[in-house]
Amino acid sequence: MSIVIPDFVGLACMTDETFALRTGLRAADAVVREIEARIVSGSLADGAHLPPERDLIDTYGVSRTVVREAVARLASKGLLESRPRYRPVVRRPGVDAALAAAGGVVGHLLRDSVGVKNLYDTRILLEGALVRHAALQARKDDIAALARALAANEAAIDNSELFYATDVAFHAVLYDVPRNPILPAVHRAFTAWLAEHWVKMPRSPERNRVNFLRHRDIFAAIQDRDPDAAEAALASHLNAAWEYVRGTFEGP
Amino acid sequence: MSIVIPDFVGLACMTDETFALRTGLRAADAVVREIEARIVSGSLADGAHLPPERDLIDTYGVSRTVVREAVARLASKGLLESRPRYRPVVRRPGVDAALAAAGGVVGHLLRDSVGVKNLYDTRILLEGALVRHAALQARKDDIAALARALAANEAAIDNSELFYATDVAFHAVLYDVPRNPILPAVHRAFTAWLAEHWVKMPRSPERNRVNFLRHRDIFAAIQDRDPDAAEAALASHLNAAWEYVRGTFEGP
DNA sequence: GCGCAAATTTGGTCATACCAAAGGCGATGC
DNA sequence: GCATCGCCTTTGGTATGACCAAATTTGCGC
Repeated sequence: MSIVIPDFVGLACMTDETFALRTGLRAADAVVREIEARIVSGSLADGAHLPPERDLIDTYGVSRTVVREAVARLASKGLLESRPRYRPVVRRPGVDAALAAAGGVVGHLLRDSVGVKNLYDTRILLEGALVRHAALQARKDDIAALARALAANEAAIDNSELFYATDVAFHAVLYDVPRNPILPAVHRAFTAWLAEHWVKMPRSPERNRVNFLRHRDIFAAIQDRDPDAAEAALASHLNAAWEYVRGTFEGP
Repeated sequence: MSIVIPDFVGLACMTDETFALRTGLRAADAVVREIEARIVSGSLADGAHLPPERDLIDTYGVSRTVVREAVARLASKGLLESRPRYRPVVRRPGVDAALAAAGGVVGHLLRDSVGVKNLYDTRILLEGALVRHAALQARKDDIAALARALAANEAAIDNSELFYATDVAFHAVLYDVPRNPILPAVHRAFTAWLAEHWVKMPRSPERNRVNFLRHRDIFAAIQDRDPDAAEAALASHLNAAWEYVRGTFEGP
C-alpha cells in the first residue's frame, strides 16, 4: 500500500536514520503532518481505522516509537480517536474536537468556585447576546422550535431528571438560531463542563416550575421581539440558578 | 528524592510490572495523574523544570516509554511546556493553556472562508455583548483605559503596523471590563487565530482613519452609556472589516 | 451458514543502545 | 577576579527487539 506523499516534507525520499536530522529535530511532527494531510485530503476517510502501527513504520520509514508519538499527538489534536487497546479511528476536525481538546485544562480551572463562576459568567454574557439575537432575528421555525422545547420542558416539571434534559435542550435552541456551528458546540462544551457542578444543585418540582416560568418569560420576550426583556429574563434566570450552584461549594 | 504520593491512585505501593494491569490498562495515564497532582499541589512549582526522564522512571517505577508518553500528554494538556530538546517547564493550568490546546484543531477549521466567517461571527456576537456591558457597567478607570487606547490608536494612523497593534489593544480593553480572566484570554485566542487572515487585509492610512473613527464612535457610545449605539457601532465596524478580509479569499 | 476455539495480528510496555544537543565544569586568557 | 572557550557529562530523541495480553481473524466443526 504505497501512498502519494505530499512534497512539503520530503519524507518519501529520505532514509531511515537521517530523518530527525534533516527536519531539524522532530521526526514525529513530520509524520503528524503527513497523516494530518491524509486526513484533511480524505485519503484517510472519517471514521476509518488508522493502519496498524507496523504498517505506518515502513510507510514513513520511522521507528515505532515515532509512529506512536505521532499517533498520540494526533489524538490529542482531535484528529484521531484512540481508545486504549483499539485501532485509532480517524476523525475529521470539527468544532467539538477543538473544544474537547480544551476540556483537559478546563477541568483544572473549575476546581474552585471562582473558576466556575468565571465560566458561568462568560456563558451568561454569551447567552445574553444570543437571546437578544433571537429576539431580533429568530425565524418562524426558530420560534416554533423554542415553543416545542418549552412545551417539553413544562411536561417534565415533575421529573427532575427529565427536566434537566429539557432545560438544557431549551437553551440549546438559542444557540442554534444564528446557524453558526460554533455556537451549538460551545453550548455542548459549557453544558459538559458545568454539568458536574450543576447536577449537585438541589432540584424539586417547585424549583423546576420556577425555572420553567423563567423559560416561558424568555420565550415570550423573544416572541414579542423585545431583546431587552429577553436579555433581562435570561440574566435573571441564570443568576438565580447560580445562587443554587454556589451553595454546593463548601465554605462561607 | 521520595515524594508523598496521593492515594487516589495507589502508585507508591505497586510493583513495577503489574502497573498497567492493575490500573485497568493505562500506565501513562496514572503517571499523568501523579504529575498533574504534583503540579496543582505546587510540589512542582510553576516555571520549574520537570525532573529528567530517567529520574521519573524510577520515581514512578515505569519505563521511559511510559514516562515520555505521560510528558507528551501533559504538554498537550498545557500543564507542561515542552520544547524539542529542552527540559519540560511546568505551567500551572490557565485559561490561555486551555485555548491554546484548542488551537491545534482550530487551524484546520479556518482553512476555508466559511470557518473563518463562523469564528468571526462568534467574535462579533461576543464583542457585541461586551460593548453593551461596557456601556452599562464600565467604571471610570475602564473609560479612561479606553480613552488611552483610543488616543494611541489615533496616533498610529500613519503607521499601519502600529495601527494594527493599537487596534487590537483597543478591542482588548473591552474584554478587560468585566474583570473575568476568561474574556481577555478569549480575545487573545481570537486575535491569534484570525491574525493570519487579518494581516492579509489591505491596509492604508485612509483605512486606518476610518477604523479609528469607528473606534471613536464605539467609545463615545460607551461614554454616553448607550448600549444600543455602542453595539451598532461595533457591529458596523466589525462587519466592514469582514468585507476586507473576505476579499483575501480566492473568489468563486 | 453459524458459532466457537485456535492462530495470528496488533497495541501497550519494557529494556537497551546510540547519537547529538544542552548544560555544567574547569582551564585559559585578559 | 572575571569573562570566555572547550571538554565532559547529562539528558532528550530515536531505533531495535522482545514480550504480553487483548483484539481480530481464521478456520474448524456442527
